[in-house]
Amino acid sequence: MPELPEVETIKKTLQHLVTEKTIKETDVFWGNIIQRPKDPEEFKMLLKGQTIHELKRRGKFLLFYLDTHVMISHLRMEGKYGVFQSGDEIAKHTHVIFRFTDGTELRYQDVRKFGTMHIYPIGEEFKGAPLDQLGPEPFDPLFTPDHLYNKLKKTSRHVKTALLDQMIVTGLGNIYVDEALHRSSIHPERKGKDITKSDAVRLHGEIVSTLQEAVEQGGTTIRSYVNTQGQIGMFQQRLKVYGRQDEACERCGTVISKTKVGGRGTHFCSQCQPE
DNA sequence: AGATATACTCGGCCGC
DNA sequence: TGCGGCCGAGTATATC
Repeated sequence: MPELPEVETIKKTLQHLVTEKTIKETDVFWGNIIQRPKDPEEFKMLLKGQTIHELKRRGKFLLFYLDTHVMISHLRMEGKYGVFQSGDEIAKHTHVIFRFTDGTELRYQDVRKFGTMHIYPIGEEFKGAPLDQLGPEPFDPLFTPDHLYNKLKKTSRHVKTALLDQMIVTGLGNIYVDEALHRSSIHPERKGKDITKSDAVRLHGEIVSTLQEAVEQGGTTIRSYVNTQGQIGMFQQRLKVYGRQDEACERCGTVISKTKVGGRGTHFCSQCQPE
């Protein structure tokens, strides 16, 4: 499930492969992925003849800047991009193909079909869904310990649930939330309003450093996630709790627990992260 | 009315 | 082999 570090890795890899390519035609095999404009035919028309100039990332969203419009893509759980030659065999679960004038193609593959694509005119991309409600980027100066503390103290939700709320800070998903809470020694089910100022300071620092490290490592490989060059993220081996239920905590030796918090699988150390 | 909870999208995978 | 239930990101909708 691509979170901020995975999307950042995909952006860095993909931008070298598609920048300055011109879209000749777009094929959409599963229309529900196209959210704006609603009609996939209109979506295809908007892209026709446009050249990709720049890729950006906002939270977990990938943004393709074209001549006059922006295509905003969310990979959700298992979305993947790959660049192919037009004659290459089309892999299973390929739902959208952007065919370039040079004979290469950018293909979007997504087993779960959960991914989304939106198109906005450049300049309007932050005025509507899905980007208009997002909170600060973790690496933005706006994301401060005070910002985090002030948001958390207003909610009775579990701290883990609050951190997954993209309006508080954007880019965290299930993996990095569990890791950042473990590094901060905070139990995922503590209530937002019970997080002290010093907890918030520590948590803020660990969120930033966990994501920073993960970006440097090229993300985490989970199940079938592979970046567009077929490489594997290296953060996997640095995970301390995610997917390590029933193993010993590296810090204290206690067996890592797996429970559910807010309906999400949650990994933590009951010794290092007391209630 | 704002905060919180639930429904919804989907197919691979698990257990029976 | 067949089938119901589970999983999950983020938005839309329902409920408190």
